[in-house]
Amino acid sequence: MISGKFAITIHILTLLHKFPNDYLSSEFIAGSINLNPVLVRKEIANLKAHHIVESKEGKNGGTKLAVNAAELTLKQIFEMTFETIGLGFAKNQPNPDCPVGKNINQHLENLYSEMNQKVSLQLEGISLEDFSNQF
Amino acid sequence: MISGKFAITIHILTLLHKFPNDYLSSEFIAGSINLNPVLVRKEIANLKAHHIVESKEGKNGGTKLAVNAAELTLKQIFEMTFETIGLGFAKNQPNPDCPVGKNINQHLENLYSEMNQKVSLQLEGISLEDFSNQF
DNA sequence: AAATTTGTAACATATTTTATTACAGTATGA
DNA sequence: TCATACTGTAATAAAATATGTTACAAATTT
Repeated sequence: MISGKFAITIHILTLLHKFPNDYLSSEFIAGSINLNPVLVRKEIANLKAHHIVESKEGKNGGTKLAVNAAELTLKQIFEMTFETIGLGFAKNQPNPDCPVGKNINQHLENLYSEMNQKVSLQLEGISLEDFSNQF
Repeated sequence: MISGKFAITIHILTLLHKFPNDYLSSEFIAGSINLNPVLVRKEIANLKAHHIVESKEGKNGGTKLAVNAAELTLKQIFEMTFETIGLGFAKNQPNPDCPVGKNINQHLENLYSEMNQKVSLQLEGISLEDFSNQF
């Protein structure tokens, strides 16, 4: 659910990092992303579950970063958004009576797993602070 | 169109490599992938446009590999299936009046571009023959 | 000529993603 | 204490994308 999850999440976190002293409302954040506030709150719910942010309900409520941006890596964000690098699988179960069909998904998984390792290594080297400081 | 494009294409090519002397019908290939033959023909059309395979119409027609499997890399297949590694973008144009919204897509593109380089390097080192010989 | 296959278009269905509406619960502050 | 402005979440709707089906002309073989 939500395919631009990573992009949206990093956008949210960048905003929170830019306003470290404020509780930002989902409406404000949604205005920057140009996205429905409910979807912003859903992504924030995910961040909260990972203790990356904290929110305050009620008037003047909102959300605030709860971790050190220098210590939060893009890899962690990547993993929190349930993303996996890969080039996809065919939708249907391939034919188990065909030697190729029987094994293709396993071989693709192996390939994609290597890709993930490479990408993870890269993302591990970039912190939210690094990313945010580009702006 | 077709999201398992890469997986389907490499499945097709692996089959063609396994039967180098036959023209395989879209129906036969579809039976291994468990996919509609029309969709197989669509992917084959893409491969034909890149001169990777040749087909023969009419009775006993079908498709056959037209290149050396040792010289066709997964990177080429990746590119032919129009895939790009990345973690996606938010669907809507972000707010251009917000310093973060204004620039986030550019920064994401830069990040994804690096990811592509890393992944391409990996895929460049694997030929269709390598992949197929695992089976 | 009959049979079989590609190529392609048009349309239908399914799945996934995004958007909207609604409203209960919570904190703020006038 | 009451109006206001938020979060949290569910339910539903709409839009976008992916996959599947049907149909049939054109090509080739036997």
